[in-house]
Amino acid sequence: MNTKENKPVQIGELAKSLKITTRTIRYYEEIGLMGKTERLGGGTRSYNKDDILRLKFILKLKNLGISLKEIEKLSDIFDINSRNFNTITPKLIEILDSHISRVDEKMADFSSLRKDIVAYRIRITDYLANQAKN
Amino acid sequence: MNTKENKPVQIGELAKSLKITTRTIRYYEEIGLMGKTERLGGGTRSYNKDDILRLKFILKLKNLGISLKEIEKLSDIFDINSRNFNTITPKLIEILDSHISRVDEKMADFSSLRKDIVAYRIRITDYLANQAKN
DNA sequence: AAAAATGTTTACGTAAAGGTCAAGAATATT
DNA sequence: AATATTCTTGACCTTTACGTAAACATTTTT
Repeated sequence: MNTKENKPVQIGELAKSLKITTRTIRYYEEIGLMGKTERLGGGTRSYNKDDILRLKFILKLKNLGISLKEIEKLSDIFDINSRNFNTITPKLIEILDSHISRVDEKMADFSSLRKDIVAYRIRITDYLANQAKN
Repeated sequence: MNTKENKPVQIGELAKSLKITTRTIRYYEEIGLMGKTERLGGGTRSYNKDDILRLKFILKLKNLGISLKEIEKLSDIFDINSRNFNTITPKLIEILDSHISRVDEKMADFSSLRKDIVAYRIRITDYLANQAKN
């Protein structure tokens, strides 16, 4: 049973399912982030499974505050499937490694912020407790 | 010995020490993020320890991708030191709690991204290893 | 005292990431 | 066939977070 939904979709449906606007998707294509996708008879854009995966990946990164310009670099990862696999890969691993450590840094930053906030919260509640004792 | 550097500084020095521009500092004041600071004789801005702490906190949040508008809400935390401590505090704890969970969410997101990237990296190196065996 | 550095405000410029028409073509629905 | 949706490409508008320049005041250095 091939229940896997591998059917290509059009821009409107895709946008709705990802809760973004069609403008956003066209914009990503405009700046080269999405690459040219297939077009149907009248010129309508058609998105296949891979295109959708790519878009989802972009949104995931964007959600983490990574700029579209930076995503563009990272996003080349998805062009592996195209030719030049052997020549492209070393650079790719480099990019991946650098991004792994960047993510680690960000996580450390967040962790530190969390501590700050929690500590601050404790200070306040302590203060209030002492106030209560009068 | 009062070696604690509690001496107020001017905008240029402050900017340099935090590696931002004076424009940024003035802008934060412009949008109400920094609050009015003291002015010296000729109108020159003067920043004391508290001002600097506040600015550092702002930069910390900004570095994590939180928008200035959002920071503005959170930043009210620093107005505790002013009066109305008792009335302001419940709201404050609410804000803190909500931000703690937001930070937790972000950290989870990053953690998931990290997994994705690492997994991807492994897939590539494995592929290359198999290629090598020919 | 003159020059250089630092400060002030006001105001326009800019890049990023889309939003929002407009006008027309293609497809789907009734 | 007529209407309604959904698509297309432009083109201009908007917000955020400052950059940059102008014109002037103040402070510091020489």
